[in-house]
Amino acid sequence: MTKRLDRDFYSRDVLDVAPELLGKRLVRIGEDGGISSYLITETEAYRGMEDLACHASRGRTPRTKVMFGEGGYLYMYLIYGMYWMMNVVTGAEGVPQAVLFRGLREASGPGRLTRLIGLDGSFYGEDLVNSERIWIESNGPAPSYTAGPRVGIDYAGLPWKDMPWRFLMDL
DNA sequence: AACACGATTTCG
DNA sequence: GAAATCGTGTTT
Repeated sequence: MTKRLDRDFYSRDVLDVAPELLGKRLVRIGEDGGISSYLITETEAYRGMEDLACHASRGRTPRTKVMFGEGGYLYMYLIYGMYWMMNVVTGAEGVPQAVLFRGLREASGPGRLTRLIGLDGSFYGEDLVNSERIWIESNGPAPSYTAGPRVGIDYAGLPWKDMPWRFLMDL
């Protein structure tokens, strides 16, 4: 049986949510109404204002404001002028956290992932709990996983660049 | 108004 | 190893 993840799932700490998203199914309803679903295989956690790798650590701006709201909403942003990154907000309202989706079984890499399933800035603020075009479903038993340092954030410095907040589903 | 840069990917 | 490419935040 499968069921859509609810507000309570996303409202917990990002360090609980990010690894638990592994093995779950990302469901996408296309422009033509067709259903596609993808197995989530890699995620990363960005945790609050103190985490210097988290965009919200520089404060609340038009771009980061969704992260300060309640969990379950998408935080989309463009990187290097060409790739949209997909994140889902987690934690309680007022606590800026988000999970970056880095890989699906069908596409490895955050930029390739959004290109595959057709996501862009128009999905900023989309609610995965109520959206008609994208959501996540629980699916079978939780897979084992491996944690390691996050990618591309060395600029954040210690201890943040070494925190093992990247989660990869084991094969 | 101008500038610097990034949670990446691709090609050589 | 380096280019591509532009929204966002910061500085002038």
